[in-house]
Amino acid sequence: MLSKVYEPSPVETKWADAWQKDRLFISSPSADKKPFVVVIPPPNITGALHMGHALNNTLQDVLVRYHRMLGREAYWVPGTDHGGIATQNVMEKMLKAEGKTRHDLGREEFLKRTWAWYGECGSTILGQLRKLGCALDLNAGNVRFTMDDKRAASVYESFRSLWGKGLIYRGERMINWCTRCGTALSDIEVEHEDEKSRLWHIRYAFEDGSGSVTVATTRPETLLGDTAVAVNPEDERYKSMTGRKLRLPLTDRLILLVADEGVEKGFGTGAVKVTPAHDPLDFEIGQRHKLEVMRVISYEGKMTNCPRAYAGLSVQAARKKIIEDLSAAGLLVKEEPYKHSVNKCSRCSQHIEPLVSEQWFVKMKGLAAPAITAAESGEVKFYPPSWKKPFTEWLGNIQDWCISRQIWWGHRIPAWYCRKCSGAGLKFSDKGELSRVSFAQGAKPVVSFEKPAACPDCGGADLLQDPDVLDTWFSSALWPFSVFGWPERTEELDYYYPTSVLVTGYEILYLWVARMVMSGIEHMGRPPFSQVYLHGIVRDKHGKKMSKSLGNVIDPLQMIEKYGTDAIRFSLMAQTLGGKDIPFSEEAITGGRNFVNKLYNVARFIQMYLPERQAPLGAARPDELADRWITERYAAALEKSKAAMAEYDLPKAQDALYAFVWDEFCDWYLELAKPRLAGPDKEKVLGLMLELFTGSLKALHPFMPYVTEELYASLKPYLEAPDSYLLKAGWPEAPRVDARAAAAEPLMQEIMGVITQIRTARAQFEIPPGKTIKAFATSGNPAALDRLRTGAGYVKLLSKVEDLRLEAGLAKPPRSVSAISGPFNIYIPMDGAVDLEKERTRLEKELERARKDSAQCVDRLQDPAFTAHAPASEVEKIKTRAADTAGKVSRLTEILAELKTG
RNA sequence: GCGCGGUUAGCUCAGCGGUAGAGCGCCUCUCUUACACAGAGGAUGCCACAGGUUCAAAUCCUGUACCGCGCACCA
Repeated sequence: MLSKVYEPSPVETKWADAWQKDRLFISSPSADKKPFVVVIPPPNITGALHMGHALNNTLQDVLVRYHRMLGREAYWVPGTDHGGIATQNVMEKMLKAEGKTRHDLGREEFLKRTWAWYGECGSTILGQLRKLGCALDLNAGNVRFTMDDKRAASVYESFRSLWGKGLIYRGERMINWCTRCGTALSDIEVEHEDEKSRLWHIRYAFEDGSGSVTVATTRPETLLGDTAVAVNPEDERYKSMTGRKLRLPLTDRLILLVADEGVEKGFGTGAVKVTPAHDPLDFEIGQRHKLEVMRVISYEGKMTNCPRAYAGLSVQAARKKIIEDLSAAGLLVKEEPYKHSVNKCSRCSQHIEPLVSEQWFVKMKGLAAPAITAAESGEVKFYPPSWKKPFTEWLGNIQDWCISRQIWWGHRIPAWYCRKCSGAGLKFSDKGELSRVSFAQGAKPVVSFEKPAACPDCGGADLLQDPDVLDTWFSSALWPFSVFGWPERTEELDYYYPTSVLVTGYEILYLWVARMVMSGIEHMGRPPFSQVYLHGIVRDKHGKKMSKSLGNVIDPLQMIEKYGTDAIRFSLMAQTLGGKDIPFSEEAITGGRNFVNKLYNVARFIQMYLPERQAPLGAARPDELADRWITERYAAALEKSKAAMAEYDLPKAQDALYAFVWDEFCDWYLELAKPRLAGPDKEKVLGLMLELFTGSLKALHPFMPYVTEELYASLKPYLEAPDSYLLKAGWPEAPRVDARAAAAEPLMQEIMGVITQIRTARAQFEIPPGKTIKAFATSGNPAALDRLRTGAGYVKLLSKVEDLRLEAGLAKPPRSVSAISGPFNIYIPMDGAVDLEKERTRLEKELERARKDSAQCVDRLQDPAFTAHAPASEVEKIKTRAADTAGKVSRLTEILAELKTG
C-alpha cells in the first residue's frame, strides 16, 4: 500500500531523468505536422532562478506540453543569455571579495574567468529548469547560448547588414552614463525615481555689472560647464536682455543670454542655465544656438576641465562646495526643497550622468514603422490585448538606440581602426587596446568579424578592434532566429520560423519584445511570432517587489524542495490573472500541495479496488444516473478547459479541471460509487472511474507534469494500450454527451439539493454524523416525486438515511424537523424533543428570504415595461421563479403554523 | 503633465447587462478503511463615491476620490 501522503521529491527526480534520457522533448522538422514553437526567454547567467523564472517557464511549459498533446510538433528551444552588464557586475562583485578589480586581471583573464563562470552557472540554471519540469531538451547539442559561435555569427551578420544599410552609425550624442558600471546605457536601461532634493536659485550677473539674471537649478555643479543662460523668447521679463553677456559665477568665463522656445516661462525663475554637455534639453538648446559643448564631468563621475578648486571632486562633493562658494560670494539667492525625478541605473541603482559621448547607435525610426504596422494589423497579437497600445506608442516615439557598452563581457563590436589613418584620434592603453576613455574618437571604422588583413585606405596592417561590446539586448533581439542558425539557411530555420508564441514578463516589452519584432521583420522579412503572452511580476503577498534587501524573496527551489514542483506550478498558475502582478506567499502554495495530494489519493482509492491480477479492465461501462451525470460533467470540464486554453486563459483552463476533479468527481461521484464497488457493477464502475481519472490526469498533465505522470504510470497495467508517457498521449477528447446524459445534469442537481438540505438539518440539529435516520419527502408535484425516486438510493447513501418515505400528500410527522428543497417538503423525525425555538427561527429566516424573492418576482411581472421590453425567455424565467417561490412561501407558512399549534 | 490599470467577503482575486462567486482564513461537528494536505455544515458583501443610459447595472457611459504602474527634457 502506498503511503497516505504524496512525496514529490523522489518521483520528480525519477521522471525528470526519464524524460531527458528518452529525449521526450526533442523535435525535428516534420513535413506533415504543424509546428508549435516557443523560444525561451534565455535566463541571464547571473545566479539562481527566481520566482519570476518559475512563473515564466511554467507558463511556457504548459503551452508546449498542451500543444504537443494536441498533436503539434511542439518545440521549446532552450538557452541562456550572457547577460552583459548584469553578469559582469556579478563577476566584479566576486573579484571584489578577493580584493581585486577587473583591471587587475586584464581583459583576457577576466573573460576567461567569466567563461568559466558561464560553465558553472549555465548548467545550474539548466538543472533548475529541469527541476521545474520544463519540457526542454537539455542535452548538450540542443542548448543555445547568446554568446556561442553560432549566435556570434548571427550578431555579426546583423551588425554588418545594418551597417551596410546605414542603419548603424557612430556619433557623438547625449547618452546615459553609469559611473559605477562605467558604461553608456540605452534610454530604457534607465529608471526614474522621485527623490527629495533642492532647487537652488543662483544669480548670474551681467558682464557690465548692470543687473543680473537668476536661474533655478537642481544641479549647481554643472554650472562649471554652462555655456549659456536661456529664457523663453516671449518672456517679457527678459526680452530686452537677450544677446547680452553674463559672467559665469566662480569662473572667469562669459556666457550668452539666449532666447529659446524650449524654456518654460512659468517654471522657476524663467531662466535656465545651459550645460550642453550634461543635460539632454541643454544639449538641444546648445545645438540650436551653436553653443560650445563643455564637458566638466568625467566618465568616472569626477569634475574635470574646470577651475582647480573643483577639479577631481566627485559630483556630490563639487555640488556641496559650489553651493558654499556661491553662498559666500552672495550669488545664492535662495534654496528651496524640491521633489524631482532622478535617473538611476537599472542594473546598479547608481545615479545616471547624462553626458555627450561618441558611441554606436542604431537608427530606429525606419525599423519601428513596420513593427507598428504588425501590431496594429494583428499580425502580432498581445495577450492581454491592453499591451498593444503601449507597444505601438513606444515604437512611435522611439529614439536611436545606443548599442555600445564600455564593458568587457559581451559581443565585441566588429569594427576595426587603422592606427596609421586614424592618427592622433586613437589613444592606446599599455595593453595595446584602444583606451577606454578615448573611444577612438573620430576614427574611421572598418566593419569585419575577423581582423582585416590590411587597411582599405592605406594598406597598413596595424588595425585594432573597437574596445566596446554590444548591448546584451542586441543579441537577444535576434534570438528567435539566431537559435535556428541564422544567417545560415537551415532546415530548422525554414520549418520553425516564425515561432508561435512568446511568453515573457511585461517589464521587458520594450527592452526585448519590441526589438525582436523589429529585427525579425528586418532580417527575416516577418515578425518572429504571432502571439505575445505577457505576464506580471511575482511580488510578495503585500504586493512589494521581492528583493534581497527587503528580505522577502521566496526561493522557488526551496519551495520545490518543501512542497513539490507541481504544487508550486499549480499555485503560481492559479494566481496568474490577466497579466497582472502576482502577490505570492508561501501559504498560497498549500492549495496546490493539497490538490496534488488529492489526486494522489484518488489513485490510491481506485487502486484499492483494482484486482490483484494486472490486466486491462473490460470496455463495459455502467449506466446509472450518476454515471451519466459524471460523464457529462467531465465532458463539460474538458470543453471549458480547452476553450480557455485557446484564449490563453491558462488559470481558467486549470481551474475547470480542478473543480471537476475535486468538487464533482471526488465529492460526489466517488462517494456515490463506493457501495457499488462491492457489488455486481464493480468492474464497470471501476472502468468508468479509471477512464475519467486517467483522462483528467492527461488534461492536467501540462499543469502538473510529475504527479500526473506518476499516477498514470501506476494505473497503466489496467489500461488498454497505455501510452509510454502522458506527453505522448493525446489531450483527452470530451466524450459525446447524448440527450440522456445531458438530462442527468438537472436531475442530479435536484437530488443533490435534497441531500444537502438533509445534511444541513442534521448538522443544525446536531445529529451525530455516524447516525442513520429516518426521513420523509413529499411534494404536490407527482412528476418531481418520480424524479426523486430515481435518486432515492443516493439520498439514503449520502445523507445517511436508512428509511426514506417518498409519497405524495405525506403529513408532517410529530417531533420532526422540516426543510424545503425545490418542490419537496422534507421531514426528519427526531428521536427526542425538537428544539422548537431553533426550528422556528430557522424556518422563519427561510420564509423571509422566500417572501422577498417572491415579492421581487411579482413586482417585476407587474411592471408593464419589463414584460414589454425584456426578452421572452427572461420573462418566462421570472414566471417560473415566481411560481416556485410562491409555493415555497405557502409551504413554509403551513409548516410554521403547524409548529405553533403542535 | 499625459497614458494605462485597479477599487467586489478578513486576505488574494474571479464575475463584466438579468436574484453576488472561488481559494485561503474564520466558526461548528467528524480521525466514517482514498485523502484531517480530509469530509459535512455555517457566518461574512450599500460590488469606492456621485450622476446618467436601460424594463433591468457590480457589469455600459460620464465625472470624483484614493491606490498602483508605465511614459515624459520642465531646469
